[in-house]
Amino acid sequence: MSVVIAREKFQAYLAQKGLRVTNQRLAIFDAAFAQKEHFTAEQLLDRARAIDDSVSRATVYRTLPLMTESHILREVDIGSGEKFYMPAGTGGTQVAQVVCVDCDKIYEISAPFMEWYGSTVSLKLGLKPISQRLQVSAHCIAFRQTGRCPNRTKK
Amino acid sequence: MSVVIAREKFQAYLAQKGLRVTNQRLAIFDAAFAQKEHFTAEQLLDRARAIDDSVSRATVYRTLPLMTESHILREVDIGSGEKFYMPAGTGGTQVAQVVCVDCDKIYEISAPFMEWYGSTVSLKLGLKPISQRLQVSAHCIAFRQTGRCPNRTKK
DNA sequence: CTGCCTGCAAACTCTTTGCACGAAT
DNA sequence: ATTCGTGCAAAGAGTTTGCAGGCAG
Repeated sequence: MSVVIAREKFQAYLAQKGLRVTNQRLAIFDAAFAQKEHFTAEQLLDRARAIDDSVSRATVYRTLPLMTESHILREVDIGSGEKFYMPAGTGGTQVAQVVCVDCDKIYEISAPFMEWYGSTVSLKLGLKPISQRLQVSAHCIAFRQTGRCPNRTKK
Repeated sequence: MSVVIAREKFQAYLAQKGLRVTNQRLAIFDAAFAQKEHFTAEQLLDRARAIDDSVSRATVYRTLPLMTESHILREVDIGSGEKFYMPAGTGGTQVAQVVCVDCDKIYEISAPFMEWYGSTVSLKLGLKPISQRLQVSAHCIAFRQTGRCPNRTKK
């Protein structure tokens, strides 16, 4: 999904909800779509402030749900305390994450069967599926070679 | 895995680490293995205190990692702020969770293919797989019928 | 007497919220 | 005017940690 289309989608969502397109929201949007990797709320705040230094932490946290609800951003929870976000691709929710447990780097992989599996399993239980997440934890290449991740920042 | 075997495993783990088998740790162990459903740290504290009222929250939080590291307990993170735990079955990590987004009830389902998938994907990236989690979010039966979960405690 | 264990309370991290001011319609 | 949006600071939830005393080997 291109930035242009995402911006349209976002603005359409805001309009539909009777919400306003403010400078702060746009700054946060632009900051999010300038990222190439996964990012946290805090990182997003920094980037957004570089665009518009009036952006506050509260507004970032209030805007993130708007962006995920409008499906222009995907939330990735790897169970590490903080949540990660990234621009949603065109692939919907059919993405699995492979996480290096040493440096927390997140690789993403298309996994279309997940949707099929989610439906199958849900229906078997009599449930109505909404979404599914598949996450693999692993040691990265560098770890295998040197016993340590180059990116590693953890204790 | 029976309680008896789990207790052996736990004590062996403690011994191997040069840690002591204290009354508090045993109370927490017993409380954990008396549970039929998933439980939180806070719930475990309550149950453990019913067995030995000297158990503190700190000790519960210090003991939980010992029990997961010795593989007698499984940690389940459904991205809801708090973590859930349950006695580990014999199935290893080959279990998927189906979570009702309305009442947070967690269903578990055997999913042996996950392990295969985790390996395949990791190796393709040059990583060494450790574990994998598959989680499906869904609306439960009651929700479909009444628009509301019977267990629902959320706002 | 050395070192692991403990409870308590304070600290910490990430996120949410109440409030009063400000801006858009 | 009315409604929505904002920053700030405080609150909140869940978890971790420093400390001084206790208990075990």
